[in-house]
This record gives sequence, C-alpha cells and structure tokens, in this order.
Amino acid sequence: MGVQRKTKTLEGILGAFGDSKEALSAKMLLNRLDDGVNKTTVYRLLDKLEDDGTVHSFVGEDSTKFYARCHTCTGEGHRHSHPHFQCVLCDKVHCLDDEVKIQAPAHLKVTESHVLLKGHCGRCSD
Amino acid sequence: MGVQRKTKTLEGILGAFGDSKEALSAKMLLNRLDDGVNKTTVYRLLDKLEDDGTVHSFVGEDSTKFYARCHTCTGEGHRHSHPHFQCVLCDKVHCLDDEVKIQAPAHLKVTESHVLLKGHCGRCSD
DNA sequence: TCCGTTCACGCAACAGTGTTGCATTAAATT
DNA sequence: AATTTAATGCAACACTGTTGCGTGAACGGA
Repeated sequence: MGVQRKTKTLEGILGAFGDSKEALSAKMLLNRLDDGVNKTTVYRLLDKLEDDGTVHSFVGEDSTKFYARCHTCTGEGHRHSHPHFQCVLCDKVHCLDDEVKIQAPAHLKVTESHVLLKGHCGRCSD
Repeated sequence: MGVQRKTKTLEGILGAFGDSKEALSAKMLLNRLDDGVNKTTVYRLLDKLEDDGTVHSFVGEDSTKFYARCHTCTGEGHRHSHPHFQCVLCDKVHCLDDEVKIQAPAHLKVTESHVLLKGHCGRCSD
C-alpha cells in the first residue's frame, strides 16, 4: 500500500538517497540515520518505497539487497534494465545510465535482466 | 586448498552437477543427496570446489548462492562472463553460452560482469 | 486545538542462508 | 595394520531480513 505518512525516518531515508544514483543497503542506511532508528522500520519503509516506485532494488554479489532511487518508474511497475556498478575498493554501488539488452536463446522468454558490474570506480582507480 | 580426498559426499555433489549447465543451490544439493548429509559439509565442499576451479558461483535474485560446473576454468581464476538464466516458473537455473560484454563509462575499470536473466524456460513457456 | 482513527514505530522473537570451533571418523600414505 | 591428517557431524553462532504485537505519533475532521 505504500508510504502514507511523512515521518522523520522516511525523510531521513529520502534525504540519504537524495537525487543521486548511489545505491544503499539497509545497513548503510542505518549507519547514516544512526540516532536509534530500528532496522525493522527501515526495511518496512524500503519495501513501501519500492511498491510506490520511488526506489528499486537489486541484489549485490555479497547477497545483500541494495536500493536506489528510481528516476523513471511508477508504482505500476519497475522497469530497470540499467546495469549497477560496485567498486571493489570503496564498496560504493551506483546505477549506470545505459540500457542493456542481452540476447538469449530463442526458446527462452526473458522478462528481467539483472546486470552487476564490479571493478574500480573513478575515485579509486587513480 | 581444495578437495584432497574422494569421499561419498563429494561424489554425490559431482554426480548431481554431472556435466550439465544446470546451477544448484546448497539447499537443492542437500535435497538431492538426502541421506543424512550435513549442510556444513556441502558448504565446505562447494567452497573447495570453487577454489579448484571445478564449479563457479553466483547470486540469484533471492539472495541465495548458486553453483554450476565450470567448463573453461582452472584454480588460477574464474572467468565467467556468461549470463545465467532462472525460470520464474520451475525455478531451474542454468548457464547460457554467450559471452557478454557490457560497455561501461570510461572512468570505470570493470573486472567482473554478473548477468542474471529471468523469464520462462523452454519447458515452461509452452 | 482537541480528539479519534489508523498508520508507523520499536521491541523481541523468529526464519533462512551461510560460517566457525571442536571432537570424531575415515581416506590416503607408509 | 598403524599413522597421519583431511573430511565430517554437531552445536552454536553471525548476518540479513521478516513477523506479531503493543505503543506512539501523523493526519483528518469536529
């Protein structure tokens, strides 16, 4: 049913994402919010924000879920065929721009593509 | 250090993978082996087989780890730029053939690409 | 501004996947 | 067969994420 009330924690989460393409895990968010916010609250808000089409989620190679602001989605459904990039040095994750189309054998009907690239980001590869 | 002894559980695991491109999770393996094999044993063997370059691993969208036989790897390092496909109906996961190259912005140095496609497999889309 | 509704919150307990320490068992080597 | 040491089973743990429930706070209406 999505978010219905403007609470302090909600504003903290939206503020953490800001308008950037950086992706955050629940743990990262808890660290940034700090002052006694409960993890349950964060998980529930993230779920609702995803329902609303405000954020989208994907799974990193360490099996943890990351969330990032959507820029083109609605509550009707998420359409994200853009890749995500994770820096192996600073661990930052962010969304890339390009749409990705991967061709699969004809007998498969592909409905979702999840692409995660790993490597060194701009700041870390100097 | 890898596998050093040919035990019953090891043969069970290798038998389960066979020579196919199907990927299995630890849980799936435990179900197939059944007769009182401990999950710790399976996890440890999978780790060692990965070290040896016998299997490779990747993370599914449900945050669980899948393993599949390598066909071109050595203990020196895994090189897998092939996509993996998961059927949303029968939940089977398998390796696809094509190599995938995704172009990323120039300031990023990409060292790994993980691609997971989801959809309906041949058997399920009839 | 007060009040009532009901969403949101914190807490505790739990679920699932995967890991670690340690004592025991069993492959491989002699 | 005896010895060595990798592999196993067990229990306990770590981590991410979830659920139930009682309390608190946001919002709408009077």
